[in-house]
Amino acid sequence: MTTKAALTSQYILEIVAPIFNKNGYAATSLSDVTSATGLTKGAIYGNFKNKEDLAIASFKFTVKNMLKQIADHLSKSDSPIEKLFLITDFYRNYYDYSKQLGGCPVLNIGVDANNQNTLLLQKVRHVIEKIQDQVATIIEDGIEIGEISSEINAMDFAKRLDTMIQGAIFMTYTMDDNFYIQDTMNLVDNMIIKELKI
Amino acid sequence: MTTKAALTSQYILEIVAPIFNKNGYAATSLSDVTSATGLTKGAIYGNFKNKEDLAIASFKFTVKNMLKQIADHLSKSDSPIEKLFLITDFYRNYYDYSKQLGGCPVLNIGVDANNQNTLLLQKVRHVIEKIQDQVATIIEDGIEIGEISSEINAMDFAKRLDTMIQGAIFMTYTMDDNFYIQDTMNLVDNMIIKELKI
DNA sequence: TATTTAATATACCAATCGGTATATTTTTGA
DNA sequence: TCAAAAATATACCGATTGGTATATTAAATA
Repeated sequence: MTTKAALTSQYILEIVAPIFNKNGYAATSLSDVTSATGLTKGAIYGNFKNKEDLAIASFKFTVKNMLKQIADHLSKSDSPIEKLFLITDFYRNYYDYSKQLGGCPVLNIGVDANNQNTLLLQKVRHVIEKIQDQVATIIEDGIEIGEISSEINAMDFAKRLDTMIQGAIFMTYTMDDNFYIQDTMNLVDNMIIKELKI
Repeated sequence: MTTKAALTSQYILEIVAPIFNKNGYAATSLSDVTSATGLTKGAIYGNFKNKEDLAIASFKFTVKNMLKQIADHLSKSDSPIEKLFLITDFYRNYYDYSKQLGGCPVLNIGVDANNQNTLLLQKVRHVIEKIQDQVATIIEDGIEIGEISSEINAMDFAKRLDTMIQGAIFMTYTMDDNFYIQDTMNLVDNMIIKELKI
């Protein structure tokens, strides 16, 4: 199944995904794509239906990378409460890490696609829901084994965590200042200790 | 000084500012501008140097509107601690209010301009710094008159507040769900009560 | 190795891009 | 009211846009 085209598609995404992530859909032209890859339109359109198809594949490619990175990091502990601390731990290095992706795909494409591209926006929403579900599940697991207070609404806390992280990412990128992520992760850790930990 | 051109400039900004805010710089074309205003390129370029100049003026126009709205709201009380609650109160209605602006200018242009337009990014950063300075000043005033605990670092708290608000705005817009702003403003109110109020 | 098939390159399309020079209209002030 | 000035409309520019049809090359298969 490793045909030439499959390898080319993979190569194109590796090169192009960060560009779409950084520039957004409208600000990325096909000439950007061809000059960055060194390929011609024939190769691009042989592997992707059109620009939108390439942009969606690029978003999926970047998100897949990011979610794998998170999953790998969370596998370092089996304890739900420790997994929550591993989330904040992951985001403490997120600024450096995400730069190679062209920024945070959820933030960038979320803002870019709003009122612009319905399909892309749907993908972003799906990723956000998926992440929140995973966090909520960790919290529920923690409640089940008695590590986390049963007082807490798991999904509400997951959304709160996600909101704060996205705010911190936006501020850190816009101001080019890591303070926001570091300070916010400290704040989240405190919330976990005070509101969740038994 | 109310020349014809000044009125036209004002009219153009009223129409165009929400479009730039919603679509971003690259995704807004001059034909978008002319068709929305009903004017021709002659009128546009007679009043603005180029597309970038128009985009920057549009951002300033939107931010001016927003900052005036906040200032008006904060004038409802002279008490620093009450002013802080008025901030969260303002953002509880922000989703509906900001829709007429084409969304949150700080979030939209902040993400859009990053790695794209240095001048616009500078303007966004300046607005963020200005807002944070204002909040920090309110907190410092509160400390001075003994309404707010002197334990707190005013600027750190201001940045924290700003980060949470921007995260909430991003989530509410991307998910089209007001929960995020409402829940975050409740959380901020609790933080004000627990950490600031004497 | 020869032939078929898959993949990529080339050349081209109409439409649109931001921007400008000039013509025309509208406003202003004497 | 009429000329000067300001403001707007028109017509055009080269460059670039996303996309496609076809030619060429590379890879797979027999």
